[in-house]
Amino acid sequence: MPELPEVESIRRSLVFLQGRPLRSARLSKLAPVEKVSRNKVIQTLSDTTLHSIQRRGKYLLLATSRGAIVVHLGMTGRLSYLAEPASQAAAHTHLELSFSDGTALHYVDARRFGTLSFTARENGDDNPFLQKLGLDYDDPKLSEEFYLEQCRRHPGLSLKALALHQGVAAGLGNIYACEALYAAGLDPRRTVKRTKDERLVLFLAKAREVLGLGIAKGGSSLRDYLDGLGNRGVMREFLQVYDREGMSTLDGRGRVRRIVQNARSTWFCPQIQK
DNA sequence: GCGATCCTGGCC
DNA sequence: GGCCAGGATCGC
Repeated sequence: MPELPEVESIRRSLVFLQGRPLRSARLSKLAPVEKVSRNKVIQTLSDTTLHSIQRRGKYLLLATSRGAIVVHLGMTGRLSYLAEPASQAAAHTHLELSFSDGTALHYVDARRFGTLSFTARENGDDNPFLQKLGLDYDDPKLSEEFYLEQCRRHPGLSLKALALHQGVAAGLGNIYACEALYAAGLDPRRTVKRTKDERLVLFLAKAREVLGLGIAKGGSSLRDYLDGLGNRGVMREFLQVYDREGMSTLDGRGRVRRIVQNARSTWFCPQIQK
């Protein structure tokens, strides 16, 4: 579900929890814990303090003095703050963090496409998921030159597949990939090797723009997404092509078509995107 | 590089 | 009942 703007909006909605004392952590039977023991997850988050909440790509890191739990929200994952002590847990709650003051933070994921894993290190290079991530789109260290280098390692990919590749650069998902390709005027079916440097660099700039707007609008609430306090984002009202098959682009410059690439829908405007 | 696969739920 | 969904890993 959530892409960089949604995950960043969740992070921002929860920064007030930094420094709050943690009492205990509980996992559900079906909790999607990967590459680490359930005990490690619980120990990391019990009888300590939640030092920080950070984001890397679409991952959130819940850090304590013992390391960090790395949360991926998959398609339907949510982090939800409960201000009322002893609140009822929602269906599909897989991790319950209880703070000493009786408040709680729950990780909820119906489809369980998300993951909970662990890192002991600040940079996350001991975590198999974070290891594979490229630099964030919003990372100033992601220069045009470095981005081009990454692109050229995947000449056979379509631009849509390139956009979704988290190792090239991290943070785009289906919504913002479609939107950034539209903004850059690029046909999602075009391959990397048939795309000039200047057009790839334009895509990078547009991706940054679109993601920035997504953050400013609090993310796109389509079906499931809510931030950590249960608030919706309004980015949906600004999407030019996503989920607009048969309609005009939001700005009225052309008609939107839907195709399927790598088993995922792509919405684009053939008149604008070449 | 691509398709199948992991899951649940909502909508037609 | 079938199709679709803000994702990513895994095998060919």
